[in-house]
Amino acid sequence: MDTKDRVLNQATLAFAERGVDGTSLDDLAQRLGLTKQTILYHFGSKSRLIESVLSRSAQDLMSVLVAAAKASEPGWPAIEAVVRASFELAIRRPELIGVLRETSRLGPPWSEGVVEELRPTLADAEAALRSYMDDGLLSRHDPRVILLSSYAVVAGSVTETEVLRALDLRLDLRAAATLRRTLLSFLEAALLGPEAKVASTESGSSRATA
Amino acid sequence: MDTKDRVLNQATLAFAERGVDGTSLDDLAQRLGLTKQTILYHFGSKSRLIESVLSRSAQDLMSVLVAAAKASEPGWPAIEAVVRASFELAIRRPELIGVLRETSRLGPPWSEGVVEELRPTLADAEAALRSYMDDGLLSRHDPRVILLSSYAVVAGSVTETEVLRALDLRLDLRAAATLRRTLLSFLEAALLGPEAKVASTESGSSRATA
DNA sequence: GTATCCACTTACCAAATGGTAGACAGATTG
DNA sequence: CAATCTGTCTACCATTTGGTAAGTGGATAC
Repeated sequence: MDTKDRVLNQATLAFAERGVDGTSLDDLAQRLGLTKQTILYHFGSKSRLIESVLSRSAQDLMSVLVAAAKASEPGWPAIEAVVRASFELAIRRPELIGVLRETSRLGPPWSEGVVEELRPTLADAEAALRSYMDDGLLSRHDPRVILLSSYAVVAGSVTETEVLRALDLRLDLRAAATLRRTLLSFLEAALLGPEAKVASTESGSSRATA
Repeated sequence: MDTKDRVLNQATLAFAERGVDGTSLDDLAQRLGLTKQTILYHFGSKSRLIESVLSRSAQDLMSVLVAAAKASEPGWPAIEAVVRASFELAIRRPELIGVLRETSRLGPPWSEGVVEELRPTLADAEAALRSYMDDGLLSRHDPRVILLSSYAVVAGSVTETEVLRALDLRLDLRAAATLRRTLLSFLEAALLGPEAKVASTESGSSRATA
């Protein structure tokens, strides 16, 4: 009952840290005080364990961001909330981002499920950004590129540890706050430029830009 | 003579694509039409092959960016040139960025050399940004955070393939151009804000954003 | 009481892994 | 020609890997 979850959690941490190929079932089992066969009993095979980890991680990741977005006003406040939640997550559960990075490296057969998990949420986010732009709350950019860039900054802060070290930085709370402030100031400068200045808090369909 | 380089190149591609742990010497050898023992003859062990790949990749990466920076006027033009060179590299030799990401995952014993390879160049870049800010060419931000964020966007464009797919994007020349334009517009908006407007100086091509 | 199921174990196994030892062909050198 | 050096190969080897088979002890069902 409990064991399956423990395996899942430990596997998530290990996959994020050392990668799927760098994590053997024996390693994992030893870390949990079990034998490899217990893991295979619960998951059937390493493949299915991997699938479970990827799927659950993607769900967790998306649910946090969706919650943050839904809890705030449309437009800039929502963006701010999502960015804030992202950095909080990057500090609190960096393995979720690590696993997503690992998914990229594994590529297609493995990433299928994760991609399908991310797609609707990202589509919603894209649509939301686009509507903010239509309403003149934000100035116009390709929303997908905004999303990708923002995610890249958050993910990079967690996963590009050697660049961080080469810069004599490490991702503690203070650095995260600086990064968050910088990312927000980038987004603010680019998205709340002169075009979007007249944005009222109205979320109707009024176009304020010329 | 030639073989050693061929191994190095192929290993760089393979390590970037499938990771160090996901690449066996037998795989690598087969791909090159050799036997594993030939690889071991040239590099002694897999560890030393990895070290060679990491070290050479870091050198290549840095040399391209340094060249771009040195070939342009200080201030904003240099930033623009480096960003342009980065995206060009991301398209032309994505494996260099992939390997750097892999270095992060491998962590300390392996990353030591790479970090020491990156550090001086990044320190120069940091100093340069800081001096531009001192001279009023750019508005003030933590230069290290600017560097990290910019690198993250470029690297993310290459390595976060599943997020790209979930967004129905792929990194072709057109997407790279859009990304580059967006990153530059972010940087421009944040760095060439009101504070830095007076930067006309000797560089001749400084732009005013209005 | 016995039959069944559940969570987990010990005992194996075939394949793949990084690595060693030694041979062989071709060029270079004396 | 003999000797050596270089680059490659074949033949092994010990360890690790994911996975199978066959239990074992305890709870639950009837």
